Amino acid sequence: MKYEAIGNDIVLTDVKCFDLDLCADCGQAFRWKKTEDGYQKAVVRNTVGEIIQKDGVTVFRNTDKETFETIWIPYFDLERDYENILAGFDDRYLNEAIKAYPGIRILRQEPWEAICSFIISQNNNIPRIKGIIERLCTSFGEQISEEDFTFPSFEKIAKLDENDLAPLRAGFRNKYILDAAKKLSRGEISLDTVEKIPIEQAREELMKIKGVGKKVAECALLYGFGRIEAFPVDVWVNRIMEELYPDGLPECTRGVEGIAQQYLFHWRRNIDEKEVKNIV
DNA sequence: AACCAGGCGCATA
DNA sequence: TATGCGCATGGT
Repeated sequence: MKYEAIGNDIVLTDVKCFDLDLCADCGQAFRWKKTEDGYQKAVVRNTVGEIIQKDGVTVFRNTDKETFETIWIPYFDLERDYENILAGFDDRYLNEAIKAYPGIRILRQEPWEAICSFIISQNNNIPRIKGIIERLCTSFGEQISEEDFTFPSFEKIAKLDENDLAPLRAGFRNKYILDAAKKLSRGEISLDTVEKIPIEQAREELMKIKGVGKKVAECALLYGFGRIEAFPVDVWVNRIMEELYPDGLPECTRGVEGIAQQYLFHWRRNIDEKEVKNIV
């Protein structure tokens, strides 16, 4: 990885295995939007990201080295050697998925945002998840520019009630969002603790929240806490497991199951049923 | 017009 | 431990 400041931009080169559009839109983060001039735009933490990628060069608009290093390197997991990890996947289906959608990386989002987003994701579809989260942010986030809002803090959400959340149209998930915000706000669950403890205990901690079961906990750990060994099984991954891995994941994914999962998930979501039959 | 969506809580056995 | 049902909402 090389990067340099040019004017108000940071220009990133020489990163292997990094497809911005795929990262932004493969179902792990829900706030990225493509602007008319081709930039991917989202608020991450308190920072507006406007990023464009062409011919292996990635330009982060209107930022500086410090922001790049503190926000964007961790967010896009840029220090991790994905090329090496993927090369270790000695498996036919994984190789198909990687060939079809190269350049997916696991985004390290804010823990609370990941927990809340994947509570919203349950029994829901991605376009609707995005809509609910957008309304959540514009309603209760901090406005940091004309059109940009942060993801609202759990402290802020903890002060609300179900009526306040009704306009989000999140349905039965509203009470789960409130329970999560309140438990975090009261300190019944500590994000710092969850970050440090072994993954089995971290799962249990997160599942104290109503509306957080195995799958949501796993997503929070993978996308919010950088636990790349977490392995969320949703309906799509479940199909994959039944169709392709009846005896479980191949050994080569050990320790990086979450990365394998993301490739398989996106691949399976984007192939039609006939194609599946051909592969099996 | 049923069926489904990056599931979970709860009741029942 | 395992299964089955209801749940809010909106898209296909």
